[in-house]
Amino acid sequence: MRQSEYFIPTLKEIPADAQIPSHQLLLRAGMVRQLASGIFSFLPLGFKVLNKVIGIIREEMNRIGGQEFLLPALNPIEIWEQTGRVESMGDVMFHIKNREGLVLAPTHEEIITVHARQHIKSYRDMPQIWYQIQTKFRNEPRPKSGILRGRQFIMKDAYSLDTTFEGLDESYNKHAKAYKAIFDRCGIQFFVVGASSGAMGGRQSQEFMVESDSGEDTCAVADSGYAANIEVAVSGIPPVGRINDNLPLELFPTPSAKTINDLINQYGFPEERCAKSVLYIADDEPVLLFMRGNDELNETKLQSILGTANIRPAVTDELIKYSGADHGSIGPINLKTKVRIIADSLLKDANGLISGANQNGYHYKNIDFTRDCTIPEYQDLRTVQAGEPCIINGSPIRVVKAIELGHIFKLGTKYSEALGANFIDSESNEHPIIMGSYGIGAERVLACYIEQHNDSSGIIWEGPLSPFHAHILGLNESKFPEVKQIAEKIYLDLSEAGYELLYDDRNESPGIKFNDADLIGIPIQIIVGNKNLVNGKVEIKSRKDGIRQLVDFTDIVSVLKGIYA
RNA sequence: CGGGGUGUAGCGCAGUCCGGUUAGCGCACCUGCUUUGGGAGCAGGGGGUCGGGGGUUCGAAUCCCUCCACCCCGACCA
Repeated sequence: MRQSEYFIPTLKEIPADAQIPSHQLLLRAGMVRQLASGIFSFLPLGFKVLNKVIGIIREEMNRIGGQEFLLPALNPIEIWEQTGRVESMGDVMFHIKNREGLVLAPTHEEIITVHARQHIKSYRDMPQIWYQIQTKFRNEPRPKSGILRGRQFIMKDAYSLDTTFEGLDESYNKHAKAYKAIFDRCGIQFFVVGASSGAMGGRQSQEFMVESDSGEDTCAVADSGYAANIEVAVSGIPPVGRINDNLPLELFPTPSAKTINDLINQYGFPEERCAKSVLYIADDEPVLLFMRGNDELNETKLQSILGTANIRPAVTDELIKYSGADHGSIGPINLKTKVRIIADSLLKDANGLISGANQNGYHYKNIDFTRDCTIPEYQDLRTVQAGEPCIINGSPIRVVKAIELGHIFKLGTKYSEALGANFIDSESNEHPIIMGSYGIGAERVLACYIEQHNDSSGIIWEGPLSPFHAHILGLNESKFPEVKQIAEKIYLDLSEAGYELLYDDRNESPGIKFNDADLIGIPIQIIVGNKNLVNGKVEIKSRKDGIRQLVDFTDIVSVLKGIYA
């Protein structure tokens, strides 16, 4: 590719709107341009690299027996109504305004299931792995971080169809293996975490994460290998348990204690013995939750316990209505109305607790959960904190921010049941198809690579994502015809040898060429300048470490072969 | 949706508080000459609905009202 004819609009200055390195570099290297919030155009160089990402994904999907589809982005809304996801997706799904009944697909479980229903009739027809690489539309409330969170993006989404849960496990494990291969080949450092299935439904899921301050997810990881999304993470922190002095229940005035910290500071109670009460409203029903001290409620965990995403903290009126008191004085004893109560597992059967008396300005102390009140249900409600021991070997948990690159789900039969995608087993019994769903965000792979491979000069490509094998820089070609002549010859020879080349034949100063080359970041720069050419030499510069070597220009093909051997 | 910020040439910005020549600077762009191994120099030149609309005023980039867009934090999010 001759750079004089190739559209790579590099930028010297950092665009003001770009905050994170990948966004800044994608713009500066002339790879993408933003069209609107969360909507990006890929320019030739950016599209070239994106296609390399897609190519690797495609190869690894084919390797596990995946069959590539291309499903429509325009979907009839009826199908989405049958699975209830028009409602659960809410504003995230784009609805077509001037054609009633069409939506833009944010994912494709429904459409895949419809096709499975049409043609997968027998256990003999399975297993199947069906995938596509296609544009998804999601009306994100707040797009951010360049191409990391857009309203339109390319996703590799795959779906497995199996007859048994053992088969699903196998399909799922194949995808996990393929995903590792994909990200390894791309040269991305990643880790895998156990994750919440969220609105997708299903029984097990894992996320492929890249640790990054730009990430929107939070994960708990430990040296033991423990890794989980904070939404589901657990720690090995011991339960509060029982103390020996089981004193009688005692009501006492706490006129100025509104928070757990007030109780600790004013009365000297140990934090872990203060049972924090939180009232939530889930699908219009009150749920009273008890947590240890200042533990943070994990709403995702609560959602899966309650089986609904529709939860919110109660407002003051509701607190008074259900408990008899407002903030700071709610507790398990003498509740005004009967409400569902769930306590965190750490408080199981504990005593010596302090909690609100459901009467403003009063708390109880010496509460014994087994003596003074009925706690019908203990669940893991808390959010894991950094420094807590992990459940594998007690090594301390670190809490890190991460970018979600991929997500694999064991869906089960949620979609096949809703849409009636059934098959007949060997004994003529009908069952819903057992499904899995597996996604990778293509742009995120690209962005994460750049997040992990850059320096102050620009992007550093290595390996299969690099847009070109080598960048030939012809310095001052108009002044030194022999420079042009040799650069052209190198371009020709290497092209014939099968290398992908970018040849900077522009009439620009050497400084501009050097800086653009470092910014674009092609791994090998072949610098053809009069200075070395008078001795028959050209310079080979490695972008990654800046190491330069002089080689005879006649040897250039074998030198490249050595580098790419 | 709540909070904060920004909007002036392709990019980065000053000017706005305190209204007053023809709206400015750097980079980029065009022409010419010179230059040529880490973003060249000189000379000349082109490019603006100052985000849109409305208002106040003799006069608005500047003050007021309103709408919009974009960025950040939060909420939300497979």
